Amino acid sequence: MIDLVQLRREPDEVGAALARRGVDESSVREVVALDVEHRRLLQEAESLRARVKELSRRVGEARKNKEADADQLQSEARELSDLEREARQRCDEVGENLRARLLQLPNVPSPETPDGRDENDNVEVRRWWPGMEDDQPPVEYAEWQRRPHWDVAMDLGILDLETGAKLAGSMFPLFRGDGARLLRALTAFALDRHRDAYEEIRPPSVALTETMMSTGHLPKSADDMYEIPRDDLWLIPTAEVPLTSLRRGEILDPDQLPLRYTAATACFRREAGAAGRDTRGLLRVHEFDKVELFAYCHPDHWREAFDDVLARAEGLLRALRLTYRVLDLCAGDLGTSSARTVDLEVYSPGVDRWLEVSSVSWFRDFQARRANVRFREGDSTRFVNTVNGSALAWARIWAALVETGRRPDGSVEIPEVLSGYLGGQRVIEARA
RNA sequence: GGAGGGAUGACAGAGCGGCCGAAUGUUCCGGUCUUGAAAACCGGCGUGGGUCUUCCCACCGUGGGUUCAAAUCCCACUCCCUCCGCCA
Repeated sequence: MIDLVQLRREPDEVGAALARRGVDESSVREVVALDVEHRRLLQEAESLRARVKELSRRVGEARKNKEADADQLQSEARELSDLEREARQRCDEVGENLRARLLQLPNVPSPETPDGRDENDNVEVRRWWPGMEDDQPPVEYAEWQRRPHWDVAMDLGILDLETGAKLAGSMFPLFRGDGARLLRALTAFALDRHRDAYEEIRPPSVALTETMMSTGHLPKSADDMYEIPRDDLWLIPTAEVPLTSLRRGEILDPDQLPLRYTAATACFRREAGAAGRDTRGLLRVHEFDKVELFAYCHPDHWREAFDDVLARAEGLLRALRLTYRVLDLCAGDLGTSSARTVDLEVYSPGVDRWLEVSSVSWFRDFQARRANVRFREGDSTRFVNTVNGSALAWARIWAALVETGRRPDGSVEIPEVLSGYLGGQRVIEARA
């Protein structure tokens, strides 16, 4: 949720910033107008309320002293109370409308966020490949690495999409044997690398509507999520959801900031608008495992938190020896809650595509305001900032590893950093 | 799932429907005293909103209701505790 006070103070600036990401200026003006109206009604209702309270006190006194005009006073109070009730209802109505519209407004983009309408305007800021640190040219992938992961996986018996579809429908992958073990190794590997600074959390895989609101996933993206209406629950689309609500409603000690958490969870996405697009193999699935990094930080120190998450995500990709590029998302492609987002895309030679495997975002106080997470400053309080990023999303990493590691004989070489998590194993061979 | 008990400020813990935003204690922060500390004493100490005011309003788990007036009465829900049942 954006800051209503700021919007009130500089409506033109906020409107212009939101216009960069495609928000119609009229919807901003509407919120401003509702705010004015709401405050007018609030004053009206509150002054009536004050009079009711005052009169009620007098009724009490009159009754106690057995004054003759007590009945008279009480019926006056009753009339006033009715008026107050009506005034409050009018005020609440406008207030609810205001809140609903405010909730619909996306975050104000950072000035650093490049201009642009959609994903085609995202800016590539750098690229990395194994050997780059030794001044080697970009990797030339061999012909045997040009086999899509679903074929490689079928050869080796490590991915079973048909059975996944039988159990849960299409786009719910099922990994088996060394494929499943590889996934487990990736999660353990990442969590261990973050252990020095991030507390590991294993949150519930479902969240209440209120929890989904905090991150901004609701009310806007309801169609993209799995819902369990009977229990007012949603399957989490990312660990960002529970992590952002971890300290919901709390006032934090500023000396503790940044508070950093990491969590490995399954992530569920309906991918409603994406039917038929990029759906082969693991390119786009309804459920995947991901390790998330998250920080509550002081508004003046968000960049350190942001850079740390980004460095860690990149560090994992480098350790896994995968080619990747870094994209600065343009204003038009930003997620609702984000002020600035950097995506990491891994190059997967078998499908010859760049696959998004991480998204690192700074949310300013947009989520903290919704989740009501503050810290003490002087004798007042301020909202913290939130930062998060994937490190990393494993389904697509799995695909890239299987394609990149493929050898002429069809077996797949596993990066050295994972071997410790696979009992020293370095190669996935076809099962006998 | 069944039966009972509970939810009040950082914590503990009071609160006949009418000066209750809330006693009291502890913690914490100032001050006095002290060479210093402790103790003692004095003072302060929730959050948010409003034309941000020695003013007003809201908030005593959440949402409704009764009333001139609700922390206090009524209803529903949530969470916690105890017991029973079931269970990885």
